[in-house]
Amino acid sequence: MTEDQWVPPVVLLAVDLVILTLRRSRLHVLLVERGIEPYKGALALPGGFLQHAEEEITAAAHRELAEEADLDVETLRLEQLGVYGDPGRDPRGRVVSVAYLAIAPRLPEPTAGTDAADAGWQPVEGVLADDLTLAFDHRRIISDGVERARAKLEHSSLATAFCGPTFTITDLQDVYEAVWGIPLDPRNFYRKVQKTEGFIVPAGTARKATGRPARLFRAGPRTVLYPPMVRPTEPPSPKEQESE
Amino acid sequence: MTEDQWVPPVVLLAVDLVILTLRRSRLHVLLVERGIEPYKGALALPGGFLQHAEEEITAAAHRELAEEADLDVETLRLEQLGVYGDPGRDPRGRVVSVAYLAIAPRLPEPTAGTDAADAGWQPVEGVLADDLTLAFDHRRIISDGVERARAKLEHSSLATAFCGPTFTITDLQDVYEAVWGIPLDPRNFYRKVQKTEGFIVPAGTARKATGRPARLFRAGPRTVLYPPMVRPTEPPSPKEQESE
DNA sequence: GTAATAGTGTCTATGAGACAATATCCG
DNA sequence: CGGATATTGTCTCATAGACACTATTAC
Repeated sequence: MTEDQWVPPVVLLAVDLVILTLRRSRLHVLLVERGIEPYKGALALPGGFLQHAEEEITAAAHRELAEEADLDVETLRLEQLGVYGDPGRDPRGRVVSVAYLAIAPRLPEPTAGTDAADAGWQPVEGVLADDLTLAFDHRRIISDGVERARAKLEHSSLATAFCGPTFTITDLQDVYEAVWGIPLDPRNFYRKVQKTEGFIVPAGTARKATGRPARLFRAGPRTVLYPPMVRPTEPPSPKEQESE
Repeated sequence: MTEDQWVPPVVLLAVDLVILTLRRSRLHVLLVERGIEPYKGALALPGGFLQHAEEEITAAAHRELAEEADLDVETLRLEQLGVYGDPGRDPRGRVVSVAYLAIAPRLPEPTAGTDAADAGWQPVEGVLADDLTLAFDHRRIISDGVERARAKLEHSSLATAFCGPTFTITDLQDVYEAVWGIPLDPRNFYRKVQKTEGFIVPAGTARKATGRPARLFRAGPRTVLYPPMVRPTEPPSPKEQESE
């Protein structure tokens, strides 16, 4: 209560983006190589400082999204993940970062598998498992982002954001299987998604080189899923879990 | 990319606490009256600026919790709600606030209903509905906090945090009914919570002035609930909902 | 036809939701 | 015993999960 003369400390505010997509049925995250110290040369999430004192945090996130990812920014949903502001996470000083989660649609696969814009997409599994050096606390942020995406698939229509404007039910199932990391029964999956009113709506028919053509769908008006898509194999063992 | 000479702007970092509890089967939030400008005299969430440049954000939240609420801080869980940093939310300058959610156990009801420490507990329903002046964007923060609590009741054992160290099943049902704002069937509720392994464990028997004594329980080791406590009456109408 | 993928039908076990009766305390 | 609260039991309907077959295209 003796704060008459006291002045609060100031911090630098940054945004970081966890942009997830699906490639070859694997979950990938967009990473960039840092050009400046600290962590020069290491992989990092796209992001940066607030540009000026009046910039909205969400606006900064959208700006970074447009700058760093050459994607149709309009179609991307952006969701706040949380704040990461431990002192010492950035050697330059007290930097507090607001992390956002974005989902990018499935990109048309380049034939060879490697072009310029391609370099940034890294498989999540490898990024999290390897002793690969990531800048700052970005490994944890990615981990939190993936977990958030997993949870959101259950209760929201987020999965459709992984797909393009139209998609088949098999495409959608691919998303769930990739993000959750488990196989699903196609027959039960068909039943489930079709019964969930407003989740997906028909949008013509797809043609493929082989096999029976699949029906195409678009994302429906419903964004909150009820009943939810339940993720199986939740561990039945009473386990401890702390929240912060 | 021309950021060689450029320096990023700085912001003031604050924490705000949404502390919820149950009083007379109603959800209440802890509010304080602001003693200084801006919004002097208005109700506001407890909170304040980071104390020094090295203080962890979580530590600041815990510190404010201990300062503003005379509760057993050890037993309270704290969870990050999100960041609120719109320019203009604080006339003093660019203030970015990290909001936390805490759940306080049911307090022993003072006989008269009004004592000194009592002044801060305000019924959530009234706070959100009335044209009562709240400082800053705190109405939205409270709203987000309540919604988070509602959601967490389904998948976590958060409800036990509203109760004391021991509680009856009816007590627990009271929590769900108050937070969700809907009545639940006692028989189905009994079945459900007892079947969820590790949610609650027996802890003796309660004595009351009247009626059959109830069995007492403590919170079990399980913090993530599977299967979840499903909240009924989810609107079956395909409604639009935007996430940010 | 054959290959390949898309889509549908059925059975069962489990759990949610609606509903009524019994148990255990105090006085 | 009466009042008051706690607790248990049953029935039904919906659905998750397991499983096998039919449908439609290209060649």
